[in-house]
Amino acid sequence: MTADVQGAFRALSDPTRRQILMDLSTRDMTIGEVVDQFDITRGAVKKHLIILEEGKLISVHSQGRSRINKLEPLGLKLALDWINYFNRFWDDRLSSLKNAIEHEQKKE
Amino acid sequence: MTADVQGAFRALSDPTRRQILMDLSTRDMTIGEVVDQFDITRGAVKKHLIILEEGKLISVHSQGRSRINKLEPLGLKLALDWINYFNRFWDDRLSSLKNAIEHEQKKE
DNA sequence: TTGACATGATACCTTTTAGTATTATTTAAT
DNA sequence: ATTAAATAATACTAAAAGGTATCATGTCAA
Repeated sequence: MTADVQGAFRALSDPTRRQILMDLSTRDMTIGEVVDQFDITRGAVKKHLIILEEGKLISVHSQGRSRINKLEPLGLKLALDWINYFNRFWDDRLSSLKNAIEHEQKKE
Repeated sequence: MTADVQGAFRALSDPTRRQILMDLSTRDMTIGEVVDQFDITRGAVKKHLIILEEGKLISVHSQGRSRINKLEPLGLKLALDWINYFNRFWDDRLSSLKNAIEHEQKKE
């Protein structure tokens, strides 16, 4: 359970991969459609998608001759759980992470 | 604002750095004290601390001849904000990230 | 002011990573 | 059956990352 957190954080550490997740948040996409969003080769995108899949951030489903990449919540949940661990320490202090987040959300 | 998110995720991608954050959550520590928790050299630890500082995950304060490393919430907040962006897309679906987190918290 | 303690900085090595280029495989359509 | 479309897989390169070893700097105490 806590072992996979490395895969999630590793996948999240690259800006191209984070952008791919953003793109997939609007709609599911084939590899070709993801490639169109970037100036890198299909091979590079494919590697990113593999790392995202290993991090449980996306799932891939074959559909005819194309493969559909779809956002998955599990990887983000693992990362979120890890970060939220720190709330228990900050709840006692002035600079609470939870408070900071709530304050930020009010600004939207 | 959203530019620093890379520094935060980059810092979080290494397991040694995540463990350093865990250690610092219990108490502030000098570099020497952090080094004692690992089997790597002082130089390697120092590099990790620099990356953590660049990611706004810790702050460092001189105190005599030692330097105190202290957990900072800003970097984690940036990462958390980035992840929470996806809630707006999952709120409409069956597998809500927020619901998954709440369910996980009940299990504790 | 000399020595010990704590840290900073730099050069170097090895592995991993992000990327390209190229070749192979699978599938839809004519 | 053949061809084109979509993707998979492999070999290769350059840069970044994690680590060590070594030397330099600053500070407290005798």
